[in-house]
Amino acid sequence: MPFTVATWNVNSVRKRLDQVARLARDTAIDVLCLQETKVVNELFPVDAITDMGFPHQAIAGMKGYNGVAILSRRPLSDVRIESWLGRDECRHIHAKVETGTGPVEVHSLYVPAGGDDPDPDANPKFAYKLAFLDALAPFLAARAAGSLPVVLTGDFNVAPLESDVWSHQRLKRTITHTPVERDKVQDLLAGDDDGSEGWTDALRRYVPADEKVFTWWSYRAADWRAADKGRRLDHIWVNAALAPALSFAAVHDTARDWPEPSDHAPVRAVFEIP
DNA sequence: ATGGTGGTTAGACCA
Repeated sequence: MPFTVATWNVNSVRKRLDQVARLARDTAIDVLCLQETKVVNELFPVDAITDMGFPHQAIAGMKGYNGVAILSRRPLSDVRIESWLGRDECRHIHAKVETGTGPVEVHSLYVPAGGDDPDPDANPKFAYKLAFLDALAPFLAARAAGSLPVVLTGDFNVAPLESDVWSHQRLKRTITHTPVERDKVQDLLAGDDDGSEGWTDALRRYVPADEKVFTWWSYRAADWRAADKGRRLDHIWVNAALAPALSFAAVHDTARDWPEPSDHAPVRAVFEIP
């Protein structure tokens, strides 16, 4: 049986309930990781999402901003919420999912956006984003090298490759595509610098590195598809223990055309667990 | 250099 994991920054789960249901109907998804749920746990739409086929839900929400969740058709165990740099901002939750032949650890991560000014000395939000990525590094390096299969998903708010943005030249001084954050994310992807194995960038296994592919298009563009000024901010990374099982990955960009869309499209990865 | 849109929530703040 294939095992399918998707990630989606929904920009308010309550505003996007119909779209989440539509995604669940249109595609086979076992585990759906959400970011920017923007709701406290007490008001999370547990029943509506149960009715969509995801009775198992791990949630970490706060009022107004941020918020992550893992929705699953199968039981979740060992749910943990991670707080980085001492801030309880509901940006990282992970849990184990039983696949039938063993557990897979699934992560839903929401990296700080970083504001507008790409000078970390002048812009504390960007300094925070860079420190957040640094804080993640040892945690992710341990997961990358571990024997437990891990799939790391989320809105990383970084487009690491030149082909991850509509114009590398125009965006290289724009936060999400500055050299310093691209380098940090590519270092995380590569794993520890002791020669151990890193992560597999699932989508880039199926889309060549010189081909543009995006997961986010600003609300501010009148005709998002015609302009196609997008960026690849949402990622699915797979550790070495799980990488052999990866069989497919794609951006579900039709979701960006649905009524009242999120500005992000879902990314989906399929595994053939032996 | 500026402004364009959307969500939360009641004036900004965040993206």
